[in-house]
Amino acid sequence: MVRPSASDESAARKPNMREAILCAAEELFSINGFNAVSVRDIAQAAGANPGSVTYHFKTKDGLLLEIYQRHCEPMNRRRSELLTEAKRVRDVQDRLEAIVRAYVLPAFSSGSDLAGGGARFTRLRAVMSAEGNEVAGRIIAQTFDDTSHAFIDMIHESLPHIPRAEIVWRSHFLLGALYYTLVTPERVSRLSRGDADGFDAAHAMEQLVRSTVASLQAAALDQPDPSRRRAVGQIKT
Amino acid sequence: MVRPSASDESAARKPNMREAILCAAEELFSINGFNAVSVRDIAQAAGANPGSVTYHFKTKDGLLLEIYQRHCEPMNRRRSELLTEAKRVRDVQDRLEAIVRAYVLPAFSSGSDLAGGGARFTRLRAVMSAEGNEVAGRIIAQTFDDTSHAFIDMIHESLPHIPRAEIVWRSHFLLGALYYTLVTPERVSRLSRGDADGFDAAHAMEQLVRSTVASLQAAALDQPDPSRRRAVGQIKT
DNA sequence: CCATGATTTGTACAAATGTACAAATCATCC
DNA sequence: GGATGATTTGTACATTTGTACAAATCATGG
Repeated sequence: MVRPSASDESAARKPNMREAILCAAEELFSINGFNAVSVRDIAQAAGANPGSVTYHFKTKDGLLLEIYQRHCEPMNRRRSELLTEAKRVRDVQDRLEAIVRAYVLPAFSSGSDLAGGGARFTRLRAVMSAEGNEVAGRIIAQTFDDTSHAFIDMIHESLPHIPRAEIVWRSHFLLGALYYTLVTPERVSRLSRGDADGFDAAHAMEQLVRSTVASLQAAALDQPDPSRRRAVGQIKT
Repeated sequence: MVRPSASDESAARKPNMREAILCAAEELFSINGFNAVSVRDIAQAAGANPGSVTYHFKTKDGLLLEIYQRHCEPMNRRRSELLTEAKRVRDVQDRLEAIVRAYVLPAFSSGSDLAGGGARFTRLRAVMSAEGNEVAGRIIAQTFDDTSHAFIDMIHESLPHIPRAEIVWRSHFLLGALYYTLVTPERVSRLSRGDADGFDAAHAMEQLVRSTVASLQAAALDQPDPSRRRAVGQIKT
């Protein structure tokens, strides 16, 4: 029984054009980049008039800003929750895996109810990062760095013998791998000749977690590699 | 729009204008992306007239095409050479490292005499990939897939117990990490609070090689993880 | 039913874009 | 020195761009 009089529940029912524009812009930006998409493209995809975009978001940059502000907070909160859970895991290896999962999972599927999940927004971040978008760069640095530091510090606690700087490198590689997987999934399908599905986000995440946990545990660069012990011969550097 | 900084005067007395245009375009595209750079930006950076760009390369796409054709062949040849050398390495771990190095090294510093090295071109590829550039995508698929397959197959020979599809995933992550490192090196410096220099390409490469070799040796997803027996990194032949 | 504020529409405009092309300049060989 | 072909220059043009703004439409409370 729908009661039209109640003004409280109006949020879900309205065909909100503002939302449609945000959604269309997110989709188009994440595929084609910021510069290749015009305001008219967005308006058309959202079934709106170009003027509406100006009305709701003032400028094209403002639209991008709104997209970021919409996603950043929920995504980081979800990461913090998972990170706190991961902290309680006893076994070192299990804990490492939980930490990495806490970082990666919200990037693939957002914990919020925003349609399309976090994967699209993460792909958007990847593209903006590659394009050197200033608006995005500013937000990212001031919004994600805290989470990144928490993530790095927590790994460092689990792997105290590895210099923090090297953990930074490896977690940087993780983010790059994550971005690239979302940007060009078809390459995985192609190179595996169909044996792997690059578009299978869940499987991609499992592969990424497994791969990253292993790389994190590698010996530090300035330390001798323990696994080399069996090869008593020469060691090239 | 493009940042007015950079080195505009570098090509003041260039005898070969075609080369100067190529070089300027490569630089600008790799920083700002394809769509954000106008033909006039390129011409100004090269100290040329906008009409010259049309004369030498017909269209903007033609210019990008020429950049790719200029770099792809030398880079892949260098990779093949290094891969052939890597094949002769006896020790499995050393061979893996040599293979990864053969893949990564030409991407950081091109073996050819082209000024600026391969890093700039690799960053260009990263940005074009993120933007979903069609011209670039077509060339990449038909030029680099052979090398990628050779790379993957060679790793698979050294790690026969890991399904080829999983090696595809991991080498895909490698490329993503490589791209991202070249795209946003300042993030490494920032997150490491100065302990690491993201712009130090040589060191980045060492970190990437170490990290990747470890991730490649991780147990496959459908297999039980041997490292859970607490013995770190000990792998029997 | 009308008043009022929020939204949507249509249109306009200056700036920037890729490309075309004729004229001007240059290099090189007879 | 003059001819010839390659290159550079300057300019023009049709589109597309982001944004502005007045008019039209809508929603809603009195």
